[in-house]
Amino acid sequence: MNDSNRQSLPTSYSSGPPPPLNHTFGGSTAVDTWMTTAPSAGQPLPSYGTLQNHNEFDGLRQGYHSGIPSPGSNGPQNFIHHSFIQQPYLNNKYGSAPDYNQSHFSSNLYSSPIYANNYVSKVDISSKPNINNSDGGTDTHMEDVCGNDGNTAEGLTARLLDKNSDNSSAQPGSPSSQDGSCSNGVGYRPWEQPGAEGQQLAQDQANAQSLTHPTRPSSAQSDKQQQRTTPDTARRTGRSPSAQQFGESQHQIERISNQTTEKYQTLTPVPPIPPISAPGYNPNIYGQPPPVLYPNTLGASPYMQSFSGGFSTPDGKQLKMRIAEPDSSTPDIRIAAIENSFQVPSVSSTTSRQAIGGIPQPSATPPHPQTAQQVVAVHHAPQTVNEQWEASNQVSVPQNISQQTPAEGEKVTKKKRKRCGECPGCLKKDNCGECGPCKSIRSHQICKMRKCDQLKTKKEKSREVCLN
DNA sequence: AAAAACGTAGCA
DNA sequence: TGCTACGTTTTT
Ligand SMILES: [Zn+2]
Ligand SMILES: [Zn+2]
Repeated sequence: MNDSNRQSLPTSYSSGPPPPLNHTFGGSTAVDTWMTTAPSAGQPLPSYGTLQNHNEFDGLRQGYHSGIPSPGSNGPQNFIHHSFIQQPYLNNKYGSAPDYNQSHFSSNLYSSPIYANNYVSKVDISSKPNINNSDGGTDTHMEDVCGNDGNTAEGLTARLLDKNSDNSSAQPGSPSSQDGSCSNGVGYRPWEQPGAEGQQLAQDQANAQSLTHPTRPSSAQSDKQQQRTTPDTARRTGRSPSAQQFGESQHQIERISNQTTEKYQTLTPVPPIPPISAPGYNPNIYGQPPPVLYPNTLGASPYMQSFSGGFSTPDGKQLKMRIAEPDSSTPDIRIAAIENSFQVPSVSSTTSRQAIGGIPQPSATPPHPQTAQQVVAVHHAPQTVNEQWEASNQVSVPQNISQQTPAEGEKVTKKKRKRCGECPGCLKKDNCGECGPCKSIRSHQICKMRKCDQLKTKKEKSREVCLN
């Protein structure tokens, strides 16, 4: 499993930051990667953890599930963290889930409805009841927030966020956190933590250096090719996997002066320098001050940098987490920011919004599932969503093309099938958090557990079945 | 064969 | 414009 985790890391990482420290204390369950990562406080690098976390961000997703425990329990601390944590997974629900719903939120806040709710509910319980709700935000989210299982947010962003949060949770105190993340949760705030301060200082210094030092070990360079081609090797070279990592961590600490610092710097949120404005970055997430982007950051892997605003992928792409801007200072503000930060919910392609609990939006397409397999009873429409959808697709896409040689037609792109909305997978609201897609952002895939059964089959087959 | 990574369709 | 997640390709 470990391997898998490793892999999950973006290859890019390989060169750059070490893979997540899987070493894991216990075994890192899926979640763990990061969790584990965060070594206990004792660990040398809290920050390190952080860094990775950030890095991981790209690579890993966590959270979902959420486990976040009770809202009430949370202290103030929670607010931030939870939000993170939860968010990601919160989405799971399609109903409200990004896929299905979306609506207002997106436009309003970055925060996804879900997230927002969560946040709100948790964070601010007192102050804001549910912003979203009023709007129509999905209620469901609220539920999710921490407490339930349900919470998962789907969004990558969410996931990403979660991870962070999780990491935090991972800390010393509570390793177990996958689910529990919530509980302890509180987000991982390296900076806040005791060690953090020192780190920051270090960072500052480091930053300075980093600026000077342009390079990092060869991490950044990795292109897609490299990444893929050199998964382990690169990583190893860059850093060793779990075991090594563990050791490394210590070593790193020792090293710290140079590289380590660099790393931290990148990771750490606190920026000495005024950052480049990251468009979206939100400080809130960490609850920290602003992560500003450092212009350079030494070797900061692309990811790292982007981190503040978005995550840049190795390729250079950016994943953006949207974080709102932040002010960073006041709590209230933070909160708000937080909310914003998670945006989320975009609609998923598939979606059937209807559903699930969601919020029925008028405009939304009706769900009708009808999959051959399950057969749910209710069919409103004559066709299933998919069918309709397909129909439309087909129309748009000439079959010919698809069949024809691709040479030119490469575009052929097929259209995406939509989720049935009724199968077990579609009905699940939570992300398992353990599967590859949950862990890896790069997967661009929905949690396996949530994957629509129909979509699991190849189109051709599925069609045949349907036709038959 | 399964998983990971990638490109991008589809949607607000 | 950004997000989710499908479909494909590549890697393991
Ligand atoms: Zn999963
Ligand atoms: Zn389904």
